[in-house]
Amino acid sequence: MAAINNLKPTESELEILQILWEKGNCTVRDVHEILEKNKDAGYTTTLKLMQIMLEKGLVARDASSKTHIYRALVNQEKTQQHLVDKMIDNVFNGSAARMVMQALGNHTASKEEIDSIKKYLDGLSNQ
Amino acid sequence: MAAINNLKPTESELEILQILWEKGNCTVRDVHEILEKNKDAGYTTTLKLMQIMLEKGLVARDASSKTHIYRALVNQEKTQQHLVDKMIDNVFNGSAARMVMQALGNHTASKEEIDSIKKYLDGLSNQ
DNA sequence: ATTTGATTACGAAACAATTCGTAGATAAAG
DNA sequence: CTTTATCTACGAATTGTTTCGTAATCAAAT
Repeated sequence: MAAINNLKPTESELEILQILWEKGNCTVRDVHEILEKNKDAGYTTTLKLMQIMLEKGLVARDASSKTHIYRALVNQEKTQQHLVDKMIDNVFNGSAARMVMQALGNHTASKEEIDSIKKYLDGLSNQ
Repeated sequence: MAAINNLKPTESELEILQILWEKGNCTVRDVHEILEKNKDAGYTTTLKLMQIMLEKGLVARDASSKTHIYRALVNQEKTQQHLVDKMIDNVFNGSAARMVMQALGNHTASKEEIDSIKKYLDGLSNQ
């Protein structure tokens, strides 16, 4: 499976990756119980998704005991970067600034967040 | 077609919407010639996509002459906002700040862009 | 009038993503 | 040992997206 594809997980795959990125090692049941909070799907659906992700190389698993243990194989930051770049291109005509302003405009960001972004930008422009 | 769905166009639909947002009124051929620069697909593919977008209510058209003239029906900013919010949620665990930093980190933004964002942030925090 | 070229309409194939039912394996409990 | 619960494997149905071929329509050019 080509490495480039691994940076573009589907929506369902992303939900699972988020969990794996945060938790580290998980069984299918671990993942499924977290997923269930926000959506309803059967256990075997989650299982199947994770099996497909294994085929795609998005995750790896330890199958030495009966209950397999999964972990993310793709890098969180790289994946995020790729998706954000794609959105800038695809939705904002290549303008990162426009996306940022759109993101920060609508009460999505708290004062604290905005302050930390300012600090971050100061660091950037001093380079 | 429910209004909520109109905010989540597919990737191909977004490519077309971008063109319509920028150009205003377009024929299928107008759109197709611009699309062709970046991807190759047949003319009838573009036509079909735009017909489907019509059904979904993403675009409207003037069919009074033989060559129909299309325009976007969905609002650019609302659509962008929806997609960006979704990405913040889906990819960055709800943190707008994390997404912004990721977006601005990797040479995606020029100095000018960063400056204009700073000004924008100053405006925000003075409210 | 006829031909030529561009257009729309439409069906269907190809592909991908999601969902779930069922069967078989394994381990734990009785 | 048998039952019960949990797990994996797998096939298949469903749904959505993208692609394109073909036919019908229309207008302009010859």
